[in-house]
Amino acid sequence: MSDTSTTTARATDHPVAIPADMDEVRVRFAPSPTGSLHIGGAKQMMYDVLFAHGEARRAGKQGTVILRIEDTDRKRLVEGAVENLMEGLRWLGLAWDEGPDVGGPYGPYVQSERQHHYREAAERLVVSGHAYRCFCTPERLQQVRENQQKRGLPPGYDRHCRNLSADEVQAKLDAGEPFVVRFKMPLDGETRFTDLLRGEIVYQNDKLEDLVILKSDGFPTYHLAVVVDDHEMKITHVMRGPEWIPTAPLHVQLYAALGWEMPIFAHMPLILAPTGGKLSKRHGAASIQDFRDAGYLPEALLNYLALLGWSLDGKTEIYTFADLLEHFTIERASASPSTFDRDKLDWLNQQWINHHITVDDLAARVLPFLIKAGTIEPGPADASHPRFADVREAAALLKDRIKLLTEAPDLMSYFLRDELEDYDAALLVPKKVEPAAALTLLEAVAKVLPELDLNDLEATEARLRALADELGVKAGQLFMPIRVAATGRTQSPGLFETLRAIGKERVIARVDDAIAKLREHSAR
RNA sequence: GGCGCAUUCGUCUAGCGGCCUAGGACACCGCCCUCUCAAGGCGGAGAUCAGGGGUUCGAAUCCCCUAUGCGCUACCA
Repeated sequence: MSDTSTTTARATDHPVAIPADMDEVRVRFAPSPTGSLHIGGAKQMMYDVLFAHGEARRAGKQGTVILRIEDTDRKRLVEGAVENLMEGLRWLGLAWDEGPDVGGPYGPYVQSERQHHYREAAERLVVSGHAYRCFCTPERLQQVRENQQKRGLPPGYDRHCRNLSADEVQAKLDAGEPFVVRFKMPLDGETRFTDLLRGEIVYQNDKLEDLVILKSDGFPTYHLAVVVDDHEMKITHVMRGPEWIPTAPLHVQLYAALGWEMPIFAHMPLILAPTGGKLSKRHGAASIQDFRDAGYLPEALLNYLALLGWSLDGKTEIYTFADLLEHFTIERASASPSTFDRDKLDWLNQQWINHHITVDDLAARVLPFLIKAGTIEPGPADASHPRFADVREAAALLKDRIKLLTEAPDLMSYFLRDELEDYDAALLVPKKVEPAAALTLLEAVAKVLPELDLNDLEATEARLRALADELGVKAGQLFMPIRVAATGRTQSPGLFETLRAIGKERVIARVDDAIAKLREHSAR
C-alpha cells in the first residue's frame, strides 16, 4: 500500500515526449558535409524518422523530418559529401520531408546560404548586451591556454574583451582589427535544461565559458547556427548526439537572450567500438557505404541500429521498418551508449536473407555483386538481366546459406560459370576410402549419369542410393565425391537440387574431369 | 585537471520496490535433424545486477559516496 502513495516522484522521471498541446512535431537531421554518412549519423536520422513519422503521427500529430546541411566550417568541406549523405539515407530508406533537394517552407536548408540570419542574430545579441566583440588573436588565446595549463588551471578564455569600453571597441573597429563575437555567459547562478532521456541536467554558470558564436570569417559557429535555424525552422525536438550535452547550456542561454521558445532536447546515445573508443573504419566499416559494399541489407542494418539502445520488449529481434514506425517510442530509448557488435549484425543480415526477403528479391540484390566480381556478364542489375533466371535458381538454393551478399559470387560460381575453379583432387576421395576405390566410384557414377533425369530429384536420389549399395559404400561416401566433382567443393546445397541446377551436360563433363583428375592424382 | 553523462551475462538488452533462486538475443559448447554446409529444433555454460553505505518489512529497481568507462573542455561540428 505504502508503495504507490508515499513514494515521491523520481527526479529522473522522463518528461513527456510530445506535449498534448503540440500539434506538429518537427525534427531535423543536420549533418556536416565533411565525409560520408557515418553509421552513427544514420542512427540519429533513424531516430528522427521513427519519432516524427512513427511516434508523433501515431499520436495524431503532424510529423515532419527536415534535412539540413551544416556547412559553416569552410575548412572541412568535402566535395560531393552532400550527395553522398543523401544517397546513403535513401539507400537506408530514411526519408525527409524538407531539405536542400526538395525544398520546403523554411528554406534554404543549407547553412552557408543562410548567413544573414546568423549575422542579424549576432548583431542583436551584441546590441542587447548578451554578446560582445572579441579582438583577441589566436596567438594570444593560445598563450592564455598555455599559461593556464602550466599553472594547473582549467583552460579557457579569460574574458579579456568582455569589458572593453565602447570607445575601445570603436577604435579597434576603425583600425580594421578582425574580431569574433562571443556570448556573454552569466557569471553566477545555474543553467538547467531537460533532456528527454535523462531528466533535468544542471550546470553551474561559473564553470561555463564565453564561447564564440560568430567567427572572424563572418560564419557562425555551430552554436549560433543551430539555435537560429532550429528556431526559424520551428524545430520542436532537437535530437542529436550526447557530445552536445556540455554545450547545451550555451544553447539554452542563447534561446533566452533571443527571447525564443526552447525546443525539447533529446541527446541520443553513441555507438562505441568494441575496443571502447569511437567506431571507425579500422573496425571493418563505419560509413553506410562500407556496409553496403560489405553486403549488408539496409533492412538488417536498420533493424540492428534500432536494437542498439532500444527494445520493444526485450524479446523481439526482427523488425521491419514498418514495425519500427508502429512501435518505436523514444521513451523506451536507453541513455547509455552501446558497443557495436559485428556478430549480431551478421546474424540479423542472415536472418533477413534467409527468412524475410523473397528469392526474386535476393537474386536482384545479389546481381550487382555478381557483375562486379565478373561472375556474370555486365547488364542491368535487375530481372531483365539475361542471366537472371540462372541467378534466381542459384539464389533459391543458397538462400539459407548466405550471410552477406558479397558471398554470392563465390557461392554461386559453380552454378553460373561453366568452368570450375581448380580444386584439390584429394577432395574427391571420401573418408575411409582408398584413392583407387574413389576412382571406381566416380567411374560407376559416370556410367549411370547419362540415363538419369536430373529434373526428377527423387528418382535421381533413389538411383544413386541404390548405386551406393551396389558398390558397397554408404550413401554419403558416394555423394561426397559427386558433390566435389560437380561443384569443386565439399559444401553445397542439397546434392540433387544442386545437380539439377548445374544441368546434366555440365555435370557429366565435370564428372569426367574429376575422373581424369583422380587418375592423375593417384598416378603420382 | 575541470565539467558532464553512463554503469544488469563477453556483447545488445528485459526489468520502473515484492512475480528475480534476474528473462530474451548474438557469440560459445553439446545433442537432434541430415548426403556436406547452412537453416531449423532442443539443451548447457555464462550477471552475487560496478563497489560501498543508506531508505524500506522487502532494492537490480529510490537516495548518497566511491570506482570505472565515455564525452566535452577550438574562430570543428
